[in-house]
Amino acid sequence: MPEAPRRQPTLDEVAERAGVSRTAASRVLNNAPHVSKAKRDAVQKAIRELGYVPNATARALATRRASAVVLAITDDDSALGQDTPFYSQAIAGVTTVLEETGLELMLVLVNSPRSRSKLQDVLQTHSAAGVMLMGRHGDDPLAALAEQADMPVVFGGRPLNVEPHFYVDSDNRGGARAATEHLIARGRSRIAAITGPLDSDAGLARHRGYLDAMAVAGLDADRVAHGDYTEASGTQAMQALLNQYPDLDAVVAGNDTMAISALRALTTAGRRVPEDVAVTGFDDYLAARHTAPPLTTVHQSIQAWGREMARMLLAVIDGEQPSPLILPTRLIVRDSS
Amino acid sequence: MPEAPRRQPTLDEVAERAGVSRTAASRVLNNAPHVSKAKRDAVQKAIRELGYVPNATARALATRRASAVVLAITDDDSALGQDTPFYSQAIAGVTTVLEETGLELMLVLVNSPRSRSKLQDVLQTHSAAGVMLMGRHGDDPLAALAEQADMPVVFGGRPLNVEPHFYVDSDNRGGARAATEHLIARGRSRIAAITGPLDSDAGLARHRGYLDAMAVAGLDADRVAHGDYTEASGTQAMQALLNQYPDLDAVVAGNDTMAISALRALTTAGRRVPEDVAVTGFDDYLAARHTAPPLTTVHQSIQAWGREMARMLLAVIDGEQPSPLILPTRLIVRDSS
DNA sequence: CTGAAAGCGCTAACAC
DNA sequence: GTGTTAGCGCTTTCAG
Repeated sequence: MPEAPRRQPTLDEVAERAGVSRTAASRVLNNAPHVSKAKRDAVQKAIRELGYVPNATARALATRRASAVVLAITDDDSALGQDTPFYSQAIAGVTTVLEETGLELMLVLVNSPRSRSKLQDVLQTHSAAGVMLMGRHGDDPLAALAEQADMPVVFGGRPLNVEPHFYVDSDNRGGARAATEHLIARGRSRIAAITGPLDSDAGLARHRGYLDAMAVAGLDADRVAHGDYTEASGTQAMQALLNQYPDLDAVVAGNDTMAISALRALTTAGRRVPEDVAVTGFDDYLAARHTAPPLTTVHQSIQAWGREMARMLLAVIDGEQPSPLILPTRLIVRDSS
Repeated sequence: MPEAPRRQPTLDEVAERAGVSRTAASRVLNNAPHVSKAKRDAVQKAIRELGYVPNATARALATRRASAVVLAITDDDSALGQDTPFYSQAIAGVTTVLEETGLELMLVLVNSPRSRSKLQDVLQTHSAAGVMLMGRHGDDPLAALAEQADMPVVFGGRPLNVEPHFYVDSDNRGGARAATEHLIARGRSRIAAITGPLDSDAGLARHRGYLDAMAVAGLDADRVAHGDYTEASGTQAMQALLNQYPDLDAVVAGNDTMAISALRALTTAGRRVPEDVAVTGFDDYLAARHTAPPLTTVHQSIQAWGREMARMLLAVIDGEQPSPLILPTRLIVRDSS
């Protein structure tokens, strides 16, 4: 048997081989009606024999419908490069759902003028079937642009400058509140907070959760320092708190990274955790399980985030109007509190 | 000013507006020769005024050249979903390089029959400009298929069943050897190893590095247990080693995750780290800095991996024949050794 | 330097 | 049911 020609077979070749018109072949391919069983079988046989795979590009051009969705991750300086599994978990969730649909996943890291304008092009030219936008939006104009764009867009997390129609978010407020309540229940009362960036919805919400719990308990919620999710900021915030409020007996941090560095700062300052000061984090990264002592923290499933974002996008693409989704968080109590 | 029509402008419209032929417009777009300066300017002006963005799909169809490369991540059960930043770092590196080229990034998680056949289709139909393949290849037939595919393919890490032309890898052997030598230099002699999966090149290479160092020092390298990079396997391996070789005074683990659980197993068994037993890991995840005691480990820059993979792929796409690249690793000494 | 014409591979009316 | 006819928006010979 001679080598088959290297070129990919086209639909015309399939049709010819099956002895039918290209139209019929096309119909079979998209299992459209108006094809006799006989032809249908013949075409399918030909497809199999030729190893035919439809050309997605040609199809996209003809149907004016893109075969890919984009996942855009906006973050100041590529938090994707950070040492956290956040985005890869989201990606895993997204692909899980997309896999069943035949849609491709295009990844765009929005961290440069160039990538920004690329995303804008997508939004403007509708060169994708839909867009998922995640990352710390803050009041990024891109978020507003995306929301206005006349195409399916879902948000992961909420931007501050627009109220998106479709989004998935974690119950940040509830999670932070639960952590704070837990501390209160354990008898702490001089509870400090190390917040994340307050120019993002998640940062704000987490801080509000803390305020909620403190207010309900009638406790003083003034012991506050601000960080930006980095280790350095956590250390610094903890030191500042220790200086200003040496009497504090607990601290709820806006994420695990800051909680971990706070833990160290406390130890360095001679405070015992949790005897003298209890600490809670947020996110439940792997590292949280391995600190000394292990960190009490608020768990959220980022993979579920990704999954739900993708599902929601598919629904929007199908013309539905899904409601926003707030994913639950769960307090994981370990020895640091 | 009335609303502009919603539809995206086409090249014909640009041409018309500029008062030139579509051919000329196309030439300007691809800055091809044979266009007078006057026309060139007119076209560029029209492009700007109309906000024209070329339709990538149409272009791809006409040129029979794809505008995207795929990053395929093969892993038994979606290690992407694991709690490690590995893949997101690689992705960050890849996008950094791709950004400058106008190529899109398609992500394929190869963890199901469906996604496997999807990747095969890409390989067969050349529906992408190139493919980067990373993950634990072992002797995955897909690796062989990819290497044979008549299109640009570069590997991240080396498969066992084929010798790829183009790949990027870490100096696993050198790293493991350095860690072991460090232990030896510190006076340890009854050094055990917890290996990663030995059906992957990285796992093997790391184990060989250990053997190298032990051989050179004339030490006995029999204290070996096997793991699969998971916490559970690390714990189990450590316990087995402790049973079989209660005299061990150090252990080099195949990755940080196993090292961390070994650390715990040791502590639980009443051994002090590093006084009684020293421990080293591999990878240098965030968690390694926060264990008690902090973990001595071998650092590798996964982002560099991604970057170099992308660069290499671009070279291959351009018809070059780049040499394989072995990225250096670096021993990070912390308190666990 | 210039433009007309012929597709890339597929789908979508529209008649039969 | 069936096939014919036009394109989707862009590039690329190929004559001028």
